[in-house]
Amino acid sequence: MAETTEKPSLNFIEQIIEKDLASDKWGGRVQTRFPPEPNGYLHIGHAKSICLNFGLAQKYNGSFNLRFDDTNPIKEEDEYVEAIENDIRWLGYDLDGKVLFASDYFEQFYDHAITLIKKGLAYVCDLSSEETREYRGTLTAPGKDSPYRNRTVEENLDLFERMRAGEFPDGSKTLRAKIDMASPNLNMRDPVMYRILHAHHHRSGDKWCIYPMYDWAHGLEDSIENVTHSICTLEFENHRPLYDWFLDQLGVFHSQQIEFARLNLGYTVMSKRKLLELVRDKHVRGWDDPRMPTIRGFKRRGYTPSSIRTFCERIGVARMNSRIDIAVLENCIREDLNKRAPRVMCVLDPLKVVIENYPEGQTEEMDAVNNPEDESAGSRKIPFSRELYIERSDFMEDAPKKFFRLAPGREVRLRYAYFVTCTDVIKNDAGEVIELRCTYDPATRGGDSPDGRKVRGTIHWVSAHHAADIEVRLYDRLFNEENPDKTPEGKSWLDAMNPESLTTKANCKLESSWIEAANAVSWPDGINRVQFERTGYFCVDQDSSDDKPVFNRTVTLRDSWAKIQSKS
RNA sequence: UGGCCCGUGGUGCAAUUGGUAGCACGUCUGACUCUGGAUCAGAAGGUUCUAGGUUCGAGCCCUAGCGGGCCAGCCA
Repeated sequence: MAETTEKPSLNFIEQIIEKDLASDKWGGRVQTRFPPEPNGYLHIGHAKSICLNFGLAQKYNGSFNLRFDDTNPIKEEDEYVEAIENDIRWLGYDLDGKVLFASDYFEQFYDHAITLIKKGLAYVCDLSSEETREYRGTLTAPGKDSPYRNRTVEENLDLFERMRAGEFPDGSKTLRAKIDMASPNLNMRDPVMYRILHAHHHRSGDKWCIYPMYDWAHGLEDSIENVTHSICTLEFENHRPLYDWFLDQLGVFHSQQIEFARLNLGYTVMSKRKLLELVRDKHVRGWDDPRMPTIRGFKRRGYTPSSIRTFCERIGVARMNSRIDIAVLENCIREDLNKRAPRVMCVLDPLKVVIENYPEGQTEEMDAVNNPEDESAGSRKIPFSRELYIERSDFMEDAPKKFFRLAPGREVRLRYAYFVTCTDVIKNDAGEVIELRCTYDPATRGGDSPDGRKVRGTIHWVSAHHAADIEVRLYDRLFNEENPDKTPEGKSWLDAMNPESLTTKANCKLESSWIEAANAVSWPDGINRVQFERTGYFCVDQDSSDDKPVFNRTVTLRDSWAKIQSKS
């Protein structure tokens, strides 16, 4: 195995770029861009695109533009442009204050349209939208020419000017490219370039009442910005001939469009329309609901920017439609948080334990390591006393052999504290366990037995009188179907929603040391993340207040006991 | 009885562009462990969609078939 020359396997886009660099196609330049429409929040699929485009520019010493593709005033709002910028910055990409808008190019688009009209390659059409559809033909049948197709250049020029001037009502006229109504590619059947829309634009205001269509505008945006590699998703593949046609006819700088497969993640949806519907109809609490696959959702859930970047690199770039297993993302966040998150003990489902042979009213300070993966994180003191809480699931009355935790007569270690043995089980009238009686071995202080006695289990705990009451929100997949987009006959994708995607635990008990040190732990994005030992990674939610801290579970720890259980 | 694109272990991607397949995640073993975490070591798992063809040699090229995706907004 010769591993001296590790060849850096390139994805297909990198291969194209390196070939272009070798042939000096673009004079050594690499210019990419990310062109969101400001009509919604960014999701993890957009993160893939941002990482790709930004990463390529970085890798090849090129540059990257954030450009808002704001050509439809009806759907676009400033709220979204701010949100998108924030999300991109949070992801860790510095924009250098350079933010571009397609709407700034409207005048140039207009001039180019005039050029096309003069070349006899565009005409004003009076067909209604329904008529336009009828004339377009179908996938298998060719379309037919619009009766307005052969207007003279002079007439077209005049009409187009008057369209801009606002002489005609919405929908009454369009400017269309004159290409080929019989093309097997429907995009080439005289596509609409401009529609009349007397609408207020979030940036250009009321200056325009005609707005360019995507196909007409997009290539020009790329051309104006001298974009070399215009990377978009697969559904634009059929549009490439048109993209090329416009730029060719105009003879302007011709960027190369390259398509890749968009990201699909298991057990969630990624379309803007569906995400919007989830928010609008209150199936989730908002765009930043921790169950949402939006950037803000992941942020609020406790994901780190670097974990998302790692994820985007790990999933690769290709042209095959695929669906990524959510486990890959979870692995990325665990990997990051394992190294960075301070540990703390928190009991999610408290069961009271009384240490019968421990002096009443006594409290001891136990030493606890803050992060075994990071020595510099230091250690802390945690209070131990006679009355404690442990996790209800850490006790079993009839425990199987493989259960290494507490059970009648069994001894376990309370992490960083003592060995305890369960001596009695107290139940209520309904037969439910409400309290445990235990004895402790004073010789095991700190968690080791001088006689060399071993225990299989170590469980977490908190001192009852010292613990803070907190609320914890546990999240699960938003959908029960791996692919909610594929709904069975007569069902809606909403039927696939998981009714248990959010579980709120109102009476959790958190180690008091964390409350005291809370603000000492600072993460660059201001989100406070911790590991609750043995249960998972959590972060402080924005709903938190001093008297009622609220935590979100980012992701569980890998749990081999759960695996053993699910097998039986 | 349309056009374009895609088919490699369970999943996602590689394979020096024609020299008989590698990585990651997942799965399973074992070691270690004061988190049933982390870490470490190892294993299983692929007739590269099918059938032909070209070639000394095909995951890579050609043909046909099968399967999947996208397209009939005055959305992007």
